Amino acid sequence: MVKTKVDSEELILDAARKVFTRKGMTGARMQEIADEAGINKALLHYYFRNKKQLFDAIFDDVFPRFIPALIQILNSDNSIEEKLSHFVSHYIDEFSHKAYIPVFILNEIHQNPERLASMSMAIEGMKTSRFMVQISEGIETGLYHPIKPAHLLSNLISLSVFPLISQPLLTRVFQMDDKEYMQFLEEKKKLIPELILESIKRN
Amino acid sequence: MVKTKVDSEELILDAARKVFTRKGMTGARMQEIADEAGINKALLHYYFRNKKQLFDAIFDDVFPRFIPALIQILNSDNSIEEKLSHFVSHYIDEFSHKAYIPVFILNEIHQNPERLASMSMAIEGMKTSRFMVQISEGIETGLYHPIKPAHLLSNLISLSVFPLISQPLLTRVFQMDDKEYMQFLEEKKKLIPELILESIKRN
DNA sequence: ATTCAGTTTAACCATTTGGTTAAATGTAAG
DNA sequence: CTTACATTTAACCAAATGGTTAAACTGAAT
Repeated sequence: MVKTKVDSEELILDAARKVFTRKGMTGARMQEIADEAGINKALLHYYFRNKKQLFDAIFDDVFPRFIPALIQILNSDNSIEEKLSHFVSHYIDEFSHKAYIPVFILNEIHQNPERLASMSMAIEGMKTSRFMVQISEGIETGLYHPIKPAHLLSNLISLSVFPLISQPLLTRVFQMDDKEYMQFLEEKKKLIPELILESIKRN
Repeated sequence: MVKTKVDSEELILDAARKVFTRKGMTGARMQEIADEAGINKALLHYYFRNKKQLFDAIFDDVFPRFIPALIQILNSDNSIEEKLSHFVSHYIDEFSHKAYIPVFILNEIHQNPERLASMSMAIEGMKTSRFMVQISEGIETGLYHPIKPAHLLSNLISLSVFPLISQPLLTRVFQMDDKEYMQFLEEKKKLIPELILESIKRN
């Protein structure tokens, strides 16, 4: 085996993910990434020719990294109610201490919309998930009001993501400490599925 | 009068707002701001000693710029239903072609949470608005379920902002063209108030 | 023992970028 | 006319930054 090639590349990617997702493409420094990885700039450029190439490697990986788990939830054998609950809980747990990740994604997409290419495939699975089929069935059988998939999914994700990315604002305005904010998120795990269900259920 | 001092300063601020809100603090270039303002770098530094000072001037102004209109809606004499409708419509109209503004705010706050100081005062007015009083009254009279203000406001803003800042994603995933996306937003103007009302109304 | 990729060191380079300076010009007001 | 600030021009500076290079070293594989 060739020494530890894989390890170093992985080390660099981990460091780059950390720095890029926190500081963004323009705010990140190659030296900082090298330091974070515990190596030197020469080796960094030995593995990744330039900043853009390294950034692309990171960006194209950030999104696909957490989407499969969500799709799996939507494709399970559970009921709609359980899926909603699992989805929101998983989402909140995943990002409650990493809200900079969704912010990073949103920001970089707005800076450079072409980057979307690497993401849309990962999302495709949500549109075509068993969950969406169950919803369609519920609509056909008259259990639910008709609702466009785009509205349902955007509502679900809006309500899940925004409380996370607006944490600094929320905690300040409503004077929550860390514990109260975590409590707030726990309440969201119940309230969001209820809200979504109420919005589609026929009375 | 001293020539056009006010005009130039205003020119610079307008240009800086444009560049900063699109590229962010780290992505913006002083030269680009000067170009955008139609002046030269020397004059730019003549008015604003350095980049940080100029950025602060912009950032501290971006948020307070659109909050008062929203607070006015929440403090009007209208019914809760009308306020919800006006609020969402105004929000969507304001940012449907400027989604980079909320993205900018979210990103810069995450980069530097201390900046929140200039914003929290502007938001205070939402917490204490007549709208929130009306909600409290509705809860007391048994018309509405009890709901914490933090949840109600976060739901309202989540549902309004996220469809805007996730436009690139949404339009790609659901293959909407510009016209279809605008139609989608129009539907949101009805659906969001309905959703919020359903969530608090007692059956 | 040799080979060869991985790694370090350290100097170096070119460009970008924020910021400064000085001199000349414009322009409105006293 | 003179004063005083506004503005331009154009050169300049220093630091930061992305990226390169060459030489030496390491350590596993042949």
